[in-house]
Amino acid sequence: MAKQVMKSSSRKEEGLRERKRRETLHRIAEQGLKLFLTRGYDATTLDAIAEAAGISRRTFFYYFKSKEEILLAWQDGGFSETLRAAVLEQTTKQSPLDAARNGLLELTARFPVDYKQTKVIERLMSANESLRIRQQAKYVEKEAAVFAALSQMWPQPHRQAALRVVAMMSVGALRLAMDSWNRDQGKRPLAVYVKEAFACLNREIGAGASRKAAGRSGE
Amino acid sequence: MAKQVMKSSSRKEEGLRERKRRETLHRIAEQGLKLFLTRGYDATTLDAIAEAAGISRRTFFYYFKSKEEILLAWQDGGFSETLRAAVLEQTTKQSPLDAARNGLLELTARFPVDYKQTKVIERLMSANESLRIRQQAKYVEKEAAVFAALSQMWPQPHRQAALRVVAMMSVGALRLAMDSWNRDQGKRPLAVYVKEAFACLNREIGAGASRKAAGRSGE
DNA sequence: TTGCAAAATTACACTAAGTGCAATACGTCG
DNA sequence: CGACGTATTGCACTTAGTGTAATTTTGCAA
Repeated sequence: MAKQVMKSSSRKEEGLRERKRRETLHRIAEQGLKLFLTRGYDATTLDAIAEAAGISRRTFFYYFKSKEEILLAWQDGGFSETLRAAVLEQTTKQSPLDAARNGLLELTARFPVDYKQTKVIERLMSANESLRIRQQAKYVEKEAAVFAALSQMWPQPHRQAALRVVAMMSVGALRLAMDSWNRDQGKRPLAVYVKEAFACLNREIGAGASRKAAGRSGE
Repeated sequence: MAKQVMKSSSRKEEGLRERKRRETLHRIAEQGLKLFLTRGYDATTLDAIAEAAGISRRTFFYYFKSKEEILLAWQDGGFSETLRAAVLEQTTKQSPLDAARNGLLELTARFPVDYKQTKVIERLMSANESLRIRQQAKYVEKEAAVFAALSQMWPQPHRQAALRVVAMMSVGALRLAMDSWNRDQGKRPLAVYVKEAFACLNREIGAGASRKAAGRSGE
């Protein structure tokens, strides 16, 4: 009863309203996932989810923009933001590619992703066309996040194109790493695959003794 | 009036049925695009498209799996297949990356993509969330096509991981090239941007004097 | 406590994509 | 012609998602 002095300007107190909101959000996500796992994604209607979560169908859309978002929220809890921060923490003494690589590596090493948790989502997503596609789109977001970080670290305009390439390669490596990780059923920690992918990347570029333009198609 | 002798057994004669089918398909795509351009994608209903194409709504789904497919058909007319073929035509004397690069380069150089044509589709696609996402997914297809070609050229199992990386980088380069091309309003031919992207790629890897693992996080 | 404003929740009605089904029209070929 | 398979259609139905307006809940201050 003594805290109402600072009212809305207090920064970290979240209040009852926000707590309820978070609870409801979580309940929807929880029940949604549960239903997806038992009945399958397509066979689960929003009506069913709403009922299981104890809300009306209309209210669902107050919390999620679409049915797909339930799974996306599970799969990718603001990873792009974290990624951006991880890259930004790197020193600019190294090359942009190394900065991206090490940021990615530290992130995956520090928060070892639980395979069993991931696998469940993975299975659901890969069984559905539009979900698979949405999943891919998330990598574009990640790429943008990495590029944003790199661009902040090396703001020179003439470097931007190169940084885009670096972001593309880094996130591409992450994607391939996750593919391998999934193919291996999560045998080894994700970070290992990331490291491998980057090593492979370095190897493949230097290789072939093709410094300038190889083949025909000269300019 | 004298050509109906050879009927169906002749390999390339397509007959009335097939011709009608192709015509209808084209008519739907044509009218669909026209309506999208005038009224906008979302505001154009399938009823409107069907009516404009002189078919029933139900018949539309006999030709296209979804509304989105109309635009996808315009944008990407079996490009993945062509890409795969172009890479396969390359010699295995060069490195996989160079093979992918040169295949891509020859393809974009030989069939110079008309910017004005592309731009129209581009604008429509980028104005719509789900279309943008579907567009991204097309790159995954392309990546698979390049990988398939490379994998056929270098079938050794221990190389597959590297080939995936190469496919990822190559198609990534293509994507960035198309982005630049769009950003530049198609000033220079697409092939130029592709070449630049690959050059950038080579440059960024060698750079930084970071041969092995830079930064901390080393093993 | 009361009252007010904003946020949350809901009901209702509506649009539009996409599917299943069964009937009908049409092209192909014997 | 006549039969077979493909194309076309109408109809009914499901479901995601939106607009709107009414209603309830919550935060806060007088």
